[in-house]
Amino acid sequence: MKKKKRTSIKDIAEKLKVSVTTVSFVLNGKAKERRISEEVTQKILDYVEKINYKPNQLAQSLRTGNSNLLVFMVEDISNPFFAKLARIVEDKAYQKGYKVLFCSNDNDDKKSRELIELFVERQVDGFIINPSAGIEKDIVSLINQNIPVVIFDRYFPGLDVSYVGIDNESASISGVDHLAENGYKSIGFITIGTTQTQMQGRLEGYKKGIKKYGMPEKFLEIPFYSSYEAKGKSLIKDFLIDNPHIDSLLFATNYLTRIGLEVIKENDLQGRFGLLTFDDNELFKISTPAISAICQPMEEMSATVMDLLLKRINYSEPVPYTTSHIELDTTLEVRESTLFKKASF
Amino acid sequence: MKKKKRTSIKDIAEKLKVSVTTVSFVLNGKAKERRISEEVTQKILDYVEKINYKPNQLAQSLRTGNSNLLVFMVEDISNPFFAKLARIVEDKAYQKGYKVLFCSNDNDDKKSRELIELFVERQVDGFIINPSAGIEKDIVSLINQNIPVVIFDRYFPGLDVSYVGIDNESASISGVDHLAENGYKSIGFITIGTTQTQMQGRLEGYKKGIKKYGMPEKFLEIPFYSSYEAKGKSLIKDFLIDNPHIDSLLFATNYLTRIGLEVIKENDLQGRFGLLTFDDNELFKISTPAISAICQPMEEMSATVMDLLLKRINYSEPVPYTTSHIELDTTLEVRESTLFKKASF
DNA sequence: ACTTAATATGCAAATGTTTGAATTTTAATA
DNA sequence: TATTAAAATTCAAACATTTGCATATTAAGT
Repeated sequence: MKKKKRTSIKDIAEKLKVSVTTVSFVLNGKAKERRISEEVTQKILDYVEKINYKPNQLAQSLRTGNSNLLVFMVEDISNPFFAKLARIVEDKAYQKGYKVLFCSNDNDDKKSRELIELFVERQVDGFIINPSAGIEKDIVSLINQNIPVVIFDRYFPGLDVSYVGIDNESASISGVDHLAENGYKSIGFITIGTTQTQMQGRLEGYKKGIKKYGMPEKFLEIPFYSSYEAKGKSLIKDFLIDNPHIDSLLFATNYLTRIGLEVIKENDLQGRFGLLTFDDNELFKISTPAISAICQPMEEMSATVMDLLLKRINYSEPVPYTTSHIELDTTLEVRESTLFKKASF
Repeated sequence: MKKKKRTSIKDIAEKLKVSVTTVSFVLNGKAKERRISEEVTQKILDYVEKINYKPNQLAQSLRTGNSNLLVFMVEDISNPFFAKLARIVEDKAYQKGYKVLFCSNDNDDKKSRELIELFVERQVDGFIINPSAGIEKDIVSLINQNIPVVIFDRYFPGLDVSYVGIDNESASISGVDHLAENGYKSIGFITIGTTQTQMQGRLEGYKKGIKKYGMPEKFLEIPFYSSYEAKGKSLIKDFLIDNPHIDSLLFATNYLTRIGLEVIKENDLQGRFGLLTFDDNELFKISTPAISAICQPMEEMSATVMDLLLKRINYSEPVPYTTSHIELDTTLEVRESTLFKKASF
């Protein structure tokens, strides 16, 4: 079924008996510069207004090489952390005249690669990527093609590319500090088995924190992030059984917190553990007990990401990638789940 | 900063000393049909493979009129309900070779209109829209331009356009039934003040359900969905104070449930109400008490939406819009929050 | 009246494809 | 050795823009 033919700049030119060029100049605000007479300019503007003409962006992009499209690629757009970021990025981009294509890469290299390739073909103006572990080469390839890219949440050590994240190690340490200060004596850490920097940083921080207090180092690395929720739950359960002395848990990400809480609920362990999680969720505030969280600065993070990306898009000279490895501060949202121990002392 | 020039079909043609046309035919699998010799075909295929050439989608779209892009427009992409749907739609579209542009309209007519216009200019192949109240005309305009569109969650009475949603009235009624069956005697309903069909349906259902049991009709309509969270909370608080006999609450959407739970928690009212919510959230399962929910069939809903849209995109004859007003069944996820009354009897 | 310069506008190429129609090449037939 | 048909390939227009360069018009100065 055919779509109706849309009016083009050519139609306008014919109708007004001027050239396509003239119309184009007027439309692009170059009337003065290109000395189009006030009279003709007004005529064109009026007509365009009247028929509500909008230029075809595809043709524009083809000609100019810019699409005003940005890509925001994350692990899973339905993860509240990413959904929230997506929303903020969307708004910021919109203000600058950009639209955003969201996509989920499932933390899968192949899918990431396909998506990147596909969007490159579409001549998007820039990428914001939450990269899966094995796409370092693809990021490099983007850089070599001079396509602006910013990565966030995790980075590739030794690769000079704009990056925005948090200081995961310090964040973990401050989490351990907080638990220790509230009377917890044995802190378990539940994370995901991956070499990715953000998780390694959190684990390192945990280890350092623990050492400071001379506590036993007890952590669980769950092999796969995705899908195997049931597997994750049984691992957590075993971990808790095997380590009965543990009195508090630090979760490395909100997904783990969710399944951890399920385990606790299903096994009637409520109240037995101090609970602290990375990444906030609006519902943590109203859980019982309300869950304390190490919060990433969502607003600031998206602002910084957009800022770096737009710099890279707009500057005519290459911005050295080396200069932009940015780590933002986290905040600790203290709620009930880490306070009851002290309260009961 | 200039992007590197990408290789085009013309470069290939020159390199292999054949015409652009020939290359195009081979690339589009029309070699046989257009009688390109096996030899030439192979030569082209090999070379294309070797240099990893990918056609410029913009140019393709410009020529063919299709972009393989779909738009998924919702109120707020960071709302878990929409984020989840987005994810499923994304996957389904991806399987069919489409990419999805997500965007949030904030339930604002002006923003909706701007977005629609903008994407029309980009020649997207279809729209999936969660429409704000005042964009009926814009939907009609899409239909008139023969641009495929499917709306969901809410519809415009009297407007023949593909729609997928749930039977909101029945869903509310079954919610009331469930509460009544579990011993609750006075059910309050908290909703949003809007004329939109989904909310009206839920309210209607509540009223009918209540009447069936001869219970008092007590509902609260919160004026604005967006932003005014503080206002919403104080309204809910007042509502609870003014109606001390209420022993259970039915929330019309997950956003309201969230702020309702905040009110309950902040005012130490835990355990006083049976709680039932429209729209599930993974964390409701692990709340204390776990929150019962009226669940929309997310998978089925996105499947149906995609199905209707693709039909409309692919059929060469216009599909009558009249035939496709689809209402799916909800399910009741019974959890602790609606059971304790009975248990305590 | 004749050059000069400023002013106003348009030509045509370029972006990278697709595709109906035309052309060239090859092979078969008379 | 023409003639014809089939096979293989290419031409050129079309999609809707942008933009360097060229041209046409007018006014001013001598």
